[in-house]
Amino acid sequence: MTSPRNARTETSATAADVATGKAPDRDIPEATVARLPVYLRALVNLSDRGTATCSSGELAAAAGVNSAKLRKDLSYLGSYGTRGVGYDVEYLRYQIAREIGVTQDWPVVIVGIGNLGHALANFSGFSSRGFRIVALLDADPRRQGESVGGLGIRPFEEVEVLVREHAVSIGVIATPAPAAQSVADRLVAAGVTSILNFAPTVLSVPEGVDVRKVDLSIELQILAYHEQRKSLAEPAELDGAVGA
Amino acid sequence: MTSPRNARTETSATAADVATGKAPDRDIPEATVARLPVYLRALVNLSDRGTATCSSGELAAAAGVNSAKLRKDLSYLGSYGTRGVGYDVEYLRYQIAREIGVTQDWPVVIVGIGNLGHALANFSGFSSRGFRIVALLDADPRRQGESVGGLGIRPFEEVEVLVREHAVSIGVIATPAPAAQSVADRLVAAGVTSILNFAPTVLSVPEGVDVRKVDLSIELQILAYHEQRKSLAEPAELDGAVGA
DNA sequence: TCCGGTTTGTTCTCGCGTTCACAAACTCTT
DNA sequence: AAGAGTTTGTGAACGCGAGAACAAACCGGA
Repeated sequence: MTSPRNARTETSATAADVATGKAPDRDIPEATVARLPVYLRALVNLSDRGTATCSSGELAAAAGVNSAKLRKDLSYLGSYGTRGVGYDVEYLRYQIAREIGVTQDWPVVIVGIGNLGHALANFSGFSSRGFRIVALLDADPRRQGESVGGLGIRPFEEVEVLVREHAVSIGVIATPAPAAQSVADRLVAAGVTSILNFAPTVLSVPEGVDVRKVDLSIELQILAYHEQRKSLAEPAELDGAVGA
Repeated sequence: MTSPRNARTETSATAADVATGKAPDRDIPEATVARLPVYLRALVNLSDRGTATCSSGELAAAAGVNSAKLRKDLSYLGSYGTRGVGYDVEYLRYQIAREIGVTQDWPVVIVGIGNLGHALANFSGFSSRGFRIVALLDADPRRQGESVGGLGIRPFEEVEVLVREHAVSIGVIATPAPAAQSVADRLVAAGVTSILNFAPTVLSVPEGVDVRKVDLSIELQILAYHEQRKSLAEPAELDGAVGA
C-alpha cells in the first residue's frame, strides 16, 4: 500500500495532509491515544478476515468499547469515514498506524534478561508492530553471551554505544526493582526518552522523558479488591464467616 | 469528625466496623483503588527501612503522587492518620492491605505456560503479596508434566477440578490470542470471577466477572506516539519550516 | 494551661472524559 | 430525481477525578 488514499473527500483535511502524512490535529486526548492501538488491532483482525469496510458499531464491538466513544476518538484524527457507509478498513488502519507512529520502525533495547526479559525478547507482538529489538542488556556476566531470540545478551556497560549506534529512543526495563532507577538514569543519559518499566518501583526521570509502568502484582491486587467486595456483598457460599 | 459519609445507607456501616476493626465505606473510587497497591508497596519499603511514622508528603513522594491526592485517597478508607504527626507506617500498611484484600491468601491459576507464563510462574511479586499460584495449566501435551517454580504443568482439561478444589476465583491468561476467549469462557464456567488477561485480545465475559488487561505492545505503541510527537516538534523549533 | 508549629481531613473549583442525541451526508431504490 | 434508510461527526450535558486551599486537630515547650 504505497498510496492508500482510496476515496477521500475534499471536505475537511487538506490535500497536503494526506500527501505528506501530516496529522491534522495536534492535540489528541491521552485517553484516546491509549485506545488507538486497540482500534488498530481490531482493524488488522478485520483486514485479515477480508473485511473491506466496517461501521463504527462493528469496530467498536471488536475493540470492546462504546460506538459513540469510538467515533469521537476517530474524529480527533480526522474525518476518515463515510456517512451512511462506514470506514474503509485498510484506509483507517493506515491512518491510525501513521498517527500512532508504527508505520516506521522503532528500535528498542531491553534491559534485564531474567524470566520476564526472556519472555519480552521472544514476544512476537513487538516485532510485528513496528518495534525492533536491537539489543538485550544485562549486568550479570553469567547471562552475557547467551542468545535469546537470535540476539545475544550484551553487558549493560555497552548501553551508551548501542543506544547511539541504533538511534534508540525507547527502552524497556525488566530488571529487579533495586536496579531499575539506576538503569533508567543511565538509559536517559544515553539518549533514551521513553521507558517501559516492568520493575515494581517508582521511577523518577527528567522532564521530557515518558515512562509507562506495567506492574503485574498491582493488577492482581486491584482484582483482589473487587473480588473481596463480591464475596462480602454476596456471602452465598460461606455462611457468616465474618470477623477475624 | 462525625462520619456522615455519603448518607446513603440507613444501615450504618458500624456493624462490620466493630468486627473487623474499622471496616470502611462502600464506595472507593476506581482511581483510588488503582493507587492503593502503590501506597502499600511504598509503606512496605518504609517499614523494611525501619521507618515508624511518615507524613503524607513523604509517602506521596515514595509513591510518586501528589500529597493532596494521597490524603484524599486515604480519606476514603477512614481517618488513619494523626494531625500534626502523620501516619503510623505499620498501622496504615495493615489497613490498606486489609482494604485491598491481601491480608488473606488468594489462590490463582495461570493458563498458558509459554515464555510469559514461565515468567509469571516464577514471579516472586505474586507470592509475596498474598497470591498463591495453585496450578499451571496448558493445553499443549508437550508442556504438561514439566515443572516450573516447583509446580507441575497440568492439562487444561483439569481446570474445573482444580478451580473447585482450591476455591480459585482469580485466573491469569497467558495464552496466544486465539485461545484466550475460549479459555476465559471455561475459567468463568468453572467459577473464576476475576481474570488478568495478557493475551492481546478483547475478552467478553458475563456480568459480574472482572477482567483486567495487560497488553505489552499497546504500552509500547503509546510510547511511540509520544516519541513521534517529540521528534516532530523538536527539529521544527530550531529552524522554522524545514522543507520536505 | 496556653501557644505556636505541624499535619491531616475535607471542601471547593476546574478540567477532562464519557455519553447522549441529532443534524449532516451518503447510498440505494423507485 | 427524490425519498427512505443508514451512518458519521459533533455539540452539549453530565459525572468523575485532580489539585489548591483551609479549618480542625494534635504535639511539644514554657
